[in-house]
Amino acid sequence: MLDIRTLRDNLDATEARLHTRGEAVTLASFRDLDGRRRALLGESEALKAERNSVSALIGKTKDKSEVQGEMARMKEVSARIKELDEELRRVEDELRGLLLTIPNLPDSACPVGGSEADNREVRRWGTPRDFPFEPKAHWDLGEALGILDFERAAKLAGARFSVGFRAGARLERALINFMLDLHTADGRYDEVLPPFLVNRDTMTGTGQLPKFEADLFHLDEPDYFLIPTAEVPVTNLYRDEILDGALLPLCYTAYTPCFRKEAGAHGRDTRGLIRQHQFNKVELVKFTRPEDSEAELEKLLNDAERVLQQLELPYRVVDLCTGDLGFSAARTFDIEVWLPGQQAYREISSCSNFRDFQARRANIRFRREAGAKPEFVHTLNGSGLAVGRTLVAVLENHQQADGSVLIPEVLRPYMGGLERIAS
RNA sequence: GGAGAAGUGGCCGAGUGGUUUAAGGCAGCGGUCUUGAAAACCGCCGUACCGCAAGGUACCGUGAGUUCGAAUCUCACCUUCUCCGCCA
Repeated sequence: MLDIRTLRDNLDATEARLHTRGEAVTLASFRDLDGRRRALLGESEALKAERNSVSALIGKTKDKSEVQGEMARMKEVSARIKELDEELRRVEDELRGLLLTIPNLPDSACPVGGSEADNREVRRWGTPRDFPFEPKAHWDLGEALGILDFERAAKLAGARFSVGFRAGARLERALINFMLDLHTADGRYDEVLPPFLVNRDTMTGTGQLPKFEADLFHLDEPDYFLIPTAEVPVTNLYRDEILDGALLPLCYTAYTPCFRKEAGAHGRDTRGLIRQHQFNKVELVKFTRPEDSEAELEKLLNDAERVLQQLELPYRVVDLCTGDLGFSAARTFDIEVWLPGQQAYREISSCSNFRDFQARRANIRFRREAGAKPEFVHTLNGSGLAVGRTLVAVLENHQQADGSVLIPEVLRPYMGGLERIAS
């Protein structure tokens, strides 16, 4: 959510900036709603002030027959207040509804552009292997090794699900544990295990609702949503709280499964593990002081990169342009891993600074020192990493001519010492 | 799922219709005193919104209702605790 005062004072500039996201954002009704709200509020509060003072007077008067006139008049005033407050409620609901659908302001450092093509490549790490044979896609490797089964997953649930068997199941678990251990080493991140189902307020706090309900799996009774990322429960951990500024930055890492309908993704990545309705992810989440969030984003990005480096997987880092930015993000760096099966770099992590956008929605504040006014924190998060896609990258990058897969050194302790997956 | 109890400020806790602008205490901040500290004493000590300001309004789990007036009365819901049932 954007700051209502900033919006009021810089409406045109804000609208122009939001247009660089490529979607039509109209703030025309804002000025009208904001004006009506303040007019109604002023009238209602003046009447309440009168009612309060007259009621106090009635209270002090022993003989109520002396104040029959006032009591009758206050009955009218109360009725009027009720009307005004009902109208005010309608206007405020509409105003809040509008504010909740306005995306975050892109950071001034973002490349301006309308699509993926305008993203700026920041750096590359590692060199894609030169295969002396035709590298296979992970679905072929996985099925041949008997460690991935998409057909039986379709029987159990449907398209965009998978079953891991033996070394496939264990590799997924190994990756999760390896990532969590890496991030929690030296106490850099604290591990959290949050609920995988959350309520509507939580989904609204991070920005998934109200606009993107169609992308979420939902339970009717009770009214719960399956989380699409650990960002949702972990960021909302401190919703409606005022944090001690001395504790910032707070850094968390969380493993969760993630559930996404992938609405609008028909026909894209239909084979394999790349785009699933359910996948595992280890997430990094930070709560920082406003002045620290830019530097903390760099560190978070480096922490995510370190996972790929240790797994010996080539990747590149991309600075997302204004048109490719997610709804809540002000700045995002994607990490794209090289997939020999596709001969392409594919997203494996997305690291974002949301500045105070989520903090304002979720009302997450901090106090610099005792007695200081509460300020909104900045929130950040990034995948560290998407586990399913990491498994894909390990299989495809470390495959051998005979169809076996060499397990990266750092994962072997997590695989019971196994060095190679072979059929 | 059934029965019962309870939700008040950072924390504890008083308050069953009108000087409650929420008593009192603890914690915190500032000061007096002191070489310094402690103790004692004095003062300050919630959040948000509206307003140029003075000031005003709202908030006692949430939402409705009764009343001139609600922390207080009524109804519904939520959460927590205790017991029973079920269960990994």
